[in-house]
Amino acid sequence: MGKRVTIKDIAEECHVSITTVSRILNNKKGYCTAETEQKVLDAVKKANYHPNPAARSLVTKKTNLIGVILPDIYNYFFQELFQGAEDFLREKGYSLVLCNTDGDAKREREFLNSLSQGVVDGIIVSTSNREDDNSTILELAQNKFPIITVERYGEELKDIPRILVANREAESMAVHSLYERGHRRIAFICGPVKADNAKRRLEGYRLGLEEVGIPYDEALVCRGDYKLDSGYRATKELLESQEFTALIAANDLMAVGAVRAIQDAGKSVPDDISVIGYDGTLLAELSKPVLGTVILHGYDMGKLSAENLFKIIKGKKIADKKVVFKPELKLGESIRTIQKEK
Amino acid sequence: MGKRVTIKDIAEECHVSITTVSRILNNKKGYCTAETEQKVLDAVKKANYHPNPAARSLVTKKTNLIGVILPDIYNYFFQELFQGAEDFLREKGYSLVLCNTDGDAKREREFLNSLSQGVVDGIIVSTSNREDDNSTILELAQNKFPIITVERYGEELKDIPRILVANREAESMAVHSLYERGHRRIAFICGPVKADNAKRRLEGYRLGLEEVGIPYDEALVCRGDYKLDSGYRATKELLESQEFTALIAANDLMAVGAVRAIQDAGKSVPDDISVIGYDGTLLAELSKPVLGTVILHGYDMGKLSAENLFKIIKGKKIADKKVVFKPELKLGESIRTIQKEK
DNA sequence: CTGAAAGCGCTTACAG
DNA sequence: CTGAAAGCGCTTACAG
Repeated sequence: MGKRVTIKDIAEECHVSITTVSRILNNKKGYCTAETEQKVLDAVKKANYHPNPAARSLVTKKTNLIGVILPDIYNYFFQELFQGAEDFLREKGYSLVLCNTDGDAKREREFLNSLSQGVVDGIIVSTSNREDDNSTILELAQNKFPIITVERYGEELKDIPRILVANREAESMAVHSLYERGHRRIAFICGPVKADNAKRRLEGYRLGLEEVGIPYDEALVCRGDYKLDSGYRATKELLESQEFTALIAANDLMAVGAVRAIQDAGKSVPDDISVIGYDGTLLAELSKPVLGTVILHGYDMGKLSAENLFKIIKGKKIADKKVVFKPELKLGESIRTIQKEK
Repeated sequence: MGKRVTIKDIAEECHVSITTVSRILNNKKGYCTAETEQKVLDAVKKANYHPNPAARSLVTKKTNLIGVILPDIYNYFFQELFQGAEDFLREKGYSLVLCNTDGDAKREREFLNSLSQGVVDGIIVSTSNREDDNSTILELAQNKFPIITVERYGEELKDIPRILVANREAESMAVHSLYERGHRRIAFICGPVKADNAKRRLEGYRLGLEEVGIPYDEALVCRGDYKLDSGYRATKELLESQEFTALIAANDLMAVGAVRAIQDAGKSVPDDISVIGYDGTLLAELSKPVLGTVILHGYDMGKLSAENLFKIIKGKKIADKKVVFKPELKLGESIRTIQKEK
């Protein structure tokens, strides 16, 4: 870059002190005449002057940067989350530092540590779907560093502002919905053991069964890993050994795999087997048949996490330390009514 | 946050000057005994001391932040681009500031202006698929601000480091491939008028036809907007008025729309009509039939743009100001051989 | 309404 | 091998 214009240059140009320029730039009202103000503003514009963020930051202890730590940028939910946060925070003058952990707890810890040491003013950190380690988050929060977690579990986080998804309710709702359409044999493909939300979705499935009075049958449950292939394989296995008219997968990707397996076995979705996914991704919408799924409202979650983080930074109280988003069941073309319940 | 530990605290703790601490932290060798070094390093670790980035930045004029300006975070190509850049730059100690323009030229200009004023050390800016305005980029580059463009066109950018995709070659390759499989009536769905790469892909289609000796027939070309629906509608129109055995869509999303339209018209892909997309997205891979597509190597492009940007920042020469990536045609299940060419 | 001066927490010539 | 001091470009009490 060429020689930078500094506040001193502007001050000299306008024959005022740098104090005055600084005040005008920071919208401190009532300190000077409108003339002076206009003169300075003109000079600033003419010189295309922008205050040096580092210098400003050194004094104010604010960077106007927010860190967003995610495990997977290829995942639609996290893209929505990011976008919701960005849309809110950009308005407030923040830029976002996006950090991709790839589900690696060590890398997550590094990001948390480095970002919190003066790089950003606050952090939004989401779940990893693998092994989470909440100790660093806890430490930061105890040091009053503004941080908010999204879809992250653990008793130790109870005092930390967080935003969650009602995973149990959602899957229970899916079971209810299938039950009402006459389904009694409902299979379930769950996510990886290590993922907290996978556990919760499975619990929701069991809860739903219990509520409608269907006994839980372990043989109808298969383990997956949130990837397409695992959904395919699990469904294939299920088809070989079990009878069922509906299947719930703990995410959309596995649901697509399930649909494939069903079709490859010469059966139809939804004529022979109804399928419901989870996440409400574009994938579900673009599937053929359009996949029934659970919509998570990632965008709104991102927006709210940004709003709450912003409040924390500004020293305001947030309404609820813990906000649980209720997902929405979206019926697609992949669900068939066998028989209306009377 | 609690009271921050500063370099002064460490210096006092170790009974050395802050100069010495600074030098050790910055790996300036040969300035002190191994003992002193160890003593300081221990204190740093014990206090969990991290130098204040703003203070450091104020002196060094470096922020260790890189801006990445993209039009659409939901687009797989840009996700790959980002990831490639992040993987390289994280290694070098940088964090990435991700800015989403949503294709808005005004917002892009704002990001370019604000980021370049001391927020980041360099910028990777990609195409918008809508209206691009290269003037700000040009200005920054002229002021020696490290910037690199990806898949962005315009004669005025000729002296600016950039990374491109051989769009023409790719589509011409697609035509060749279909031709070799016996196809003679090949339809094309192009992208939006304003997108430079859409124009190039169309040119590639025409070029390919010319090369294999098929006359260009305007009636076989329909305008889309890179969205699924436009692919669906365009294909529906084509099916109603034209005879063709193959169709190329300028991106995967429109290709999926095309497949839908073909199937909804009671025809089969690839038995009746072969389809080739563009972008090599997961969508193509997850489609049924698996979509033949053009793989863009977004990850490698992101990595190289990061590498080159890094070199520019370090004042090194980059090998080529302009690098053109050759896409790869990936045959899926959506392409049928009508008749082998002799 | 305005400004001189201190200070934010570092790095880096410069001197020894 | 080590340190005192200047200076990076701002903001903000403090004084007028």
